[in-house]
Amino acid sequence: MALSYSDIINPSSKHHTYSRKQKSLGLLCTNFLTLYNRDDIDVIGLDEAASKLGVERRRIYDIVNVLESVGVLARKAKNKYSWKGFAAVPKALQELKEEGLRDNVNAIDKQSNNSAKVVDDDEDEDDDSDSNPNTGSQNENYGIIKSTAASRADHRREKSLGLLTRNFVKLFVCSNANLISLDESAKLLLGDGHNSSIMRTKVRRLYDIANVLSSLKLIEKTHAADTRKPAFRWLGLRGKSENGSGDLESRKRTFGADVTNICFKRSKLDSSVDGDKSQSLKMQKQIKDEKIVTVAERGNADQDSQQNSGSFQFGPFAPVSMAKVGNSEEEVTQIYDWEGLSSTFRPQYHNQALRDLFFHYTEAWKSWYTEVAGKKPLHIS
DNA sequence: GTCTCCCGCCATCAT
DNA sequence: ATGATGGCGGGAGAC
Repeated sequence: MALSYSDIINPSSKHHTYSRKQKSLGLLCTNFLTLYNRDDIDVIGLDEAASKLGVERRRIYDIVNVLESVGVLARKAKNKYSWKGFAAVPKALQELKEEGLRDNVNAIDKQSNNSAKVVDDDEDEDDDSDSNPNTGSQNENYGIIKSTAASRADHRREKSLGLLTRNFVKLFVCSNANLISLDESAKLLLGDGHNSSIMRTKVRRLYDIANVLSSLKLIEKTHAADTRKPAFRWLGLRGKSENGSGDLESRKRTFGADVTNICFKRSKLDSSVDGDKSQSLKMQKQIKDEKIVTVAERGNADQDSQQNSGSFQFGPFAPVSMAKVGNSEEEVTQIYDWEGLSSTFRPQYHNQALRDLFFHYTEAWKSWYTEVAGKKPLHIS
């Protein structure tokens, strides 16, 4: 049910009715990136972005928080973000990885020094009288940020989309997990002692995050091979176009691929955007015309940090200043590097459940690797 | 039906 | 006080 290009060019022909695809966060993010992924961009004003993209501010906050978490943007002042671009992503991912692994080690140390009170900082967050009792068990010790909840501000921050994004990304970069189901990521990020309402809310947030990260080609949305459960596959710096055509998700609701955000509201009249439609259509055409070229570097921490190497690409929005490089052979070569990395960076879970889960992920990865790369699985465990 | 996730209310923070 | 930020969950479109 993907819209054709002619639909985009002439949206009025078919879209008199509301279509939520046209309003998706992923698409909005795509447009945002199209608008700002340029060398001459330095500072981005949120109001300006909102009006140019024809959306309300609130949506810009959603995007900006996720983009900031992966280094594409940095908050500069009220209403202002500086554009760091995709070149900053490898460093941001590397930092997340280091942070995650460091926290992992700290958690283990802490536990070994405190044998009588195992991971009792799980309760830290619960001592706020109005806190949510279900967030307390989250994060365990595999490197996900866990603040001390010293203040209400911290408490609020703990729930932020930005932090959730960082933690979500850490799930991938701190392990070699390549495919994580929605269920599992929700449980990992929120803890298992949840009630369904809290879980539902957080899953909504995961969708939000996933849509933006998909737009960045850092992940792709897919399904677990066995269960068909929704799942996220980490593309990371690899994020190459599969089959070279970029249509890997065409059969499903896609993220940031085909239409403009600027159109119909679900339940209220859209008052602001007529003047922006042509601009948005131009952006769409530009998106279509871009080549999607990315290079595999997944799992290679050293290469991750080499942001100036010029050897990576991000989805359809390669930094203007960067040469496009990449071929499948290079990808295969780099994929082999996983093996060494798996031993170097494998998280040391002291929690049996997490160990089991990690084992599950590595198995899933092996399975995927075997299928996609046509190779024998690496002996990761 | 369930799955997705847009939307905007409104609490909280910053100025 | 006012504007900026963003958590949150209702509810509707997509499947």
